Amino acid sequence: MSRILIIEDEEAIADLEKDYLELSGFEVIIRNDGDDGLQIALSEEFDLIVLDLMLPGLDGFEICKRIREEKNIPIIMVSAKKDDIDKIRGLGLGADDYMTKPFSPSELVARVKAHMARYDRLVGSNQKNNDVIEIRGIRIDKTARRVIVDGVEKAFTGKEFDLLTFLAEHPNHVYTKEELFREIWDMDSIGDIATVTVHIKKIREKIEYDSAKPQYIETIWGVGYRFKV
Amino acid sequence: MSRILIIEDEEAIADLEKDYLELSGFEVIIRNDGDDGLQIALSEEFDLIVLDLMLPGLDGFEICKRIREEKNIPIIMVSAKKDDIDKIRGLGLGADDYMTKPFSPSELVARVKAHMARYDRLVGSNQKNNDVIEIRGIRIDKTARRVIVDGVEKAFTGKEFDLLTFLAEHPNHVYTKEELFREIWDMDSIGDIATVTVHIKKIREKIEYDSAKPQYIETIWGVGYRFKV
DNA sequence: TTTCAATTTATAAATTTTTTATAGAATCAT
DNA sequence: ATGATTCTATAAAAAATTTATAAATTGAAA
Repeated sequence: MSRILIIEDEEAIADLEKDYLELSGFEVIIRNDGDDGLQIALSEEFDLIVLDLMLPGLDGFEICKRIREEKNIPIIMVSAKKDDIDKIRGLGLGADDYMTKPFSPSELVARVKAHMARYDRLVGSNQKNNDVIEIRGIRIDKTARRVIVDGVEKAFTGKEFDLLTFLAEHPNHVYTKEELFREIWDMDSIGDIATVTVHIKKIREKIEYDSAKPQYIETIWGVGYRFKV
Repeated sequence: MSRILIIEDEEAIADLEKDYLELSGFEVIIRNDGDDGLQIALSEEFDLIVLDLMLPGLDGFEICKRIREEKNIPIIMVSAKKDDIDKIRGLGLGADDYMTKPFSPSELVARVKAHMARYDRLVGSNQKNNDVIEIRGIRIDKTARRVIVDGVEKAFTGKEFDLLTFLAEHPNHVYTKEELFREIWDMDSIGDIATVTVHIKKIREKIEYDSAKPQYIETIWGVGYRFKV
């Protein structure tokens, strides 16, 4: 479940926001002044922060700046004054969105959802879910060691799976056969680089529609291979 | 330099936006209808898209959806009707921002900058080993071994890529053909210097607008070549 | 200044070399 | 004994190099 931090001194507003967000399935924590807000924002993990500009203690400007120095999570800044919004926008503090009070709670919910979806889209896909890699029509389940191509499971042998997984985990990066060999095979194993070529061929037979025109694993002539994304 | 695509049928507005964005150092491409806009958005590389909702051809909804299926770049949606903005926000098409016409061009510039900064913050940071050389319209991605000229990827062979990269990494420095040969080819390989000339020609065919009047790789008569910056 | 030869670079095409794809045999491990 | 892995030989593809010729530039002589 996603956790949201609301830093807002007007308790009635904070509670209203909390109610709506909880109805949408979020876990909500409220802090009523700037110092407490910053402290918990830095010490605990949240997925999004709703930050009022006018606060007792540290103000919203400062809190936003300090959070940004350490974290990339989405911040929605809220203010009663339209002028302040324009001002902070210009400051480039790194807030992700700005709302002018009063606003409807459902608009807040919509924006929260949109920001979390974007964050997942940009960061979550690359950084988090380490057990399942999904690129275009291919799904690689690392813990189950299964590969599903356009909905059909294909049988992969050990080395084939390791090689495909390594390439897919580093999309677009070109690796030489030597690098791939060192990466997948035992460091000290003295073997022929040609085995990499053969494994690439085997993988292509399973994932490519036309092995002669590979859509996934591209040959970089004179260099090596890369997983195209 | 960052490239921005504006998909907008009112030419006066598009031109105004373009002027302001160019003053801020962006490269701007305009398309006046939905079909052209989607086509170029998918086939070339941009850093951000400003997308009008009401368009001849495909409408903004559809374009946004289709771009999102393939790319994560920031999209700012623009509409004359406040109601439409609320509507698309609810649809969750994956746009990154929404602006209601009329808006000031400087507000657009501010938002563009903010979105690009965030995109870099989120994506640029986790895509490590991001060594990219960027000079005027040319982007060279060393790990992916890809070259993008004015937003269009060009296929480079091994030696061509190495030679271009070396020159671009040492802009303005004049190298003789002998020096380039020693640098790119194996030290001891005894070969004809003429192959350098031929490779320069091949590279120029791919990056120069007019190969007879090269803008990037300049011939220094009687001496060698240099990458002009 | 003009002209012409010498030199250098550009270009296109032919040739050679290098690299990869592929199939099948041999080997290895379970 | 079976299937995975590695090795080998050959075919195919791609790139690098060479060669021949054209075009451009320079410098010297008329």
